[in-house]
Amino acid sequence: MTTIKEIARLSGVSRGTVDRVLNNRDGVSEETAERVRTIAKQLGYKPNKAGVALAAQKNKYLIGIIVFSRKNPFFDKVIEGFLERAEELAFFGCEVTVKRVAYHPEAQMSAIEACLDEGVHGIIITPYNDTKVCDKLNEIIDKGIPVITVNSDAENVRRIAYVGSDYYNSGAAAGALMQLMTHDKVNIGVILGDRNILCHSKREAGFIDRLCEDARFDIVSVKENYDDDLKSYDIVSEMLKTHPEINGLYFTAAGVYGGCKAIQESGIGRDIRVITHDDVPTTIDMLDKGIITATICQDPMWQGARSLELMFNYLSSPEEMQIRGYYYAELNIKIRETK
Amino acid sequence: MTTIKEIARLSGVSRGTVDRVLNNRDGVSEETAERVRTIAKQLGYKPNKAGVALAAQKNKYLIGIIVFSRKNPFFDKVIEGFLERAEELAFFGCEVTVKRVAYHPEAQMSAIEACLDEGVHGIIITPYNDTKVCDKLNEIIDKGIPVITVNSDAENVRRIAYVGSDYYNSGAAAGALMQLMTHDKVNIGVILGDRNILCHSKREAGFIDRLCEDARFDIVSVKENYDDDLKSYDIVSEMLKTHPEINGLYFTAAGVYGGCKAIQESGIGRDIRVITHDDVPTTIDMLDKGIITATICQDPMWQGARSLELMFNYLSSPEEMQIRGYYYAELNIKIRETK
DNA sequence: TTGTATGCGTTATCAA
DNA sequence: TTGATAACGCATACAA
Repeated sequence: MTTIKEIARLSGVSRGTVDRVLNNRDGVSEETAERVRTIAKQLGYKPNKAGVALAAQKNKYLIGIIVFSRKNPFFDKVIEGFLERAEELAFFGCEVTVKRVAYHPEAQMSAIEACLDEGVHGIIITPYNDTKVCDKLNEIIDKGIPVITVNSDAENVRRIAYVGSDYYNSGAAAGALMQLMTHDKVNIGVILGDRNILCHSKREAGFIDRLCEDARFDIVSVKENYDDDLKSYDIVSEMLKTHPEINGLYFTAAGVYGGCKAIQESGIGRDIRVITHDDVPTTIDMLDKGIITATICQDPMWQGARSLELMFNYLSSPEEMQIRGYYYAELNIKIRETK
Repeated sequence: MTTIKEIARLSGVSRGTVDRVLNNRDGVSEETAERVRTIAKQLGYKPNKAGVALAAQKNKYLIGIIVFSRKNPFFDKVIEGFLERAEELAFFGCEVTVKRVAYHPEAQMSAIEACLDEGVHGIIITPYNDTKVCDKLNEIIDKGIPVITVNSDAENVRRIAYVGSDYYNSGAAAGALMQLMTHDKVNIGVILGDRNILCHSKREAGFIDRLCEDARFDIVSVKENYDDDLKSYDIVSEMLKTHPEINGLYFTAAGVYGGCKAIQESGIGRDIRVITHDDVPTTIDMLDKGIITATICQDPMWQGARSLELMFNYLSSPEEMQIRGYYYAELNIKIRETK
């Protein structure tokens, strides 16, 4: 392993000078700089990470993370991903502060304020789609605090990147799965989360666009459950009663457990294919019980880990980072036997 | 962050003594040791990784990795996993030497020898199931060199762990998927890799056990392709000709591309569900073309990363490691829309 | 423009 | 049984 010391010795200058050259600081004559660069390249110099880490220990970057509350267990896994990567990055001077807040613009606003008070250098957020929140985000971005959206994006916010799933595609995948797992005539009921949530309506579009092309399918009912299990229970009960012909159900978002309870009760004796998203514990339970046929997952741990990594890299060396606007999670289909 | 220095100051001893206590070296009076331990626990001391790394830089552990040759692209991803984790562990003194060898006992034997010559401290291997290889492995294990099997296990080898997929389960999952994606009467053809490979026959068993319970299914033909694309092409062509009733195919292992070529030619006009394993580029291609219905993946990158991590932890602190015998990969179903 | 000195946290060596 | 000190590779403040 070549070290700075070694390069200094071979090029006949001091370690300080080598450091200046290698880190593009000024105050070095072009002549010596050139010599040092040549030698460094010859030896294939790579900075030693442990050395860098040790020298940079004084917590350079604090990153604020804002996701939804503990009531939504999906984010448990996202946070696991954050924390796993945070531990790794800790010795490069990365610290995180995690806020889980209610699904409300106000709650998000004050979480953002709290982050600013703590002096964060960047914010990773699952934004509520509300103009006030979006304006606030653009405001802090203008102040020089970069923002990354995770799991759900926000339109017109100048975030440096979005990390999460491609919702239209995941809806289309659900549609394709429904095609593969059914035959003959299929009457579909769709249970949305909330039409005002960008990502939910994209899934709906992907699913419906896919099945529209196929004469086997009829979408006979579409309802919103507002991600609420109780509401979901009522809606699905009602739906199954009003439409005895329904033999396929698609849940675009949360409220899966309540809906499945309804299927257990009102769907007795009917053979209904049920496709959902994500694998929170209650969904796994319903997969086990045979109520859910398949669920499409979006690697929540990866979303947390990747977004933190991106933010940290962006903060520590923005110039040598080419960042894309979108980082899409892999989709992962699970059935009872692969859960 | 509490440091050794801090603990030393508070307990009124030197850093050296604290180090001795915390690392269970002897030469410290029980009295002071106890005091230091108490204070360390109070402060919640955690060794600083960057510090440990820097001090331990002199490549303590060399780990040999032996997997199958470049002809089998599945292992490309496994190796990616190895290298990714290797880079992380590099600054804790982990070095790896990777050998990709032919699917032969002799090739494996000499790869093992080569590793020993290089002075490896542990070996991670996808073993060929052959008594000579197994004996050799037990021999080096007796010499004190731990072995971990990855992707495929070996019976009667005293390896510390197996990291890979649960083949019986993945076969059963393939069976379940076949059930979900078909209706009415289904006549199945099964294309095995090689019956002598433990994992292949386990998949076969899982698949068949699953479908035996279901009167809808008949297994009408089972053939071996010895993981060879040309042989696979011939077998599938023949199979489709002899059994015009076949409408479901299951490939337990490699040779998928050759088999799919045969389906493209001999299966014209027939609606055949095809289920395979893994997502090597040629398989993705056939998924795209609509020949393969679904493929069940086994997270090859994870297999590489996890096995290396296990081995390194075992080497660096065997006493404080409780190791399980089996580490199973998550299964991940892919269809064209989620590839 | 360049060189020197110091510190980051841990481990290891030598001295007491 | 303990303490003092050097070393690991890098960054940086300060001196020349």
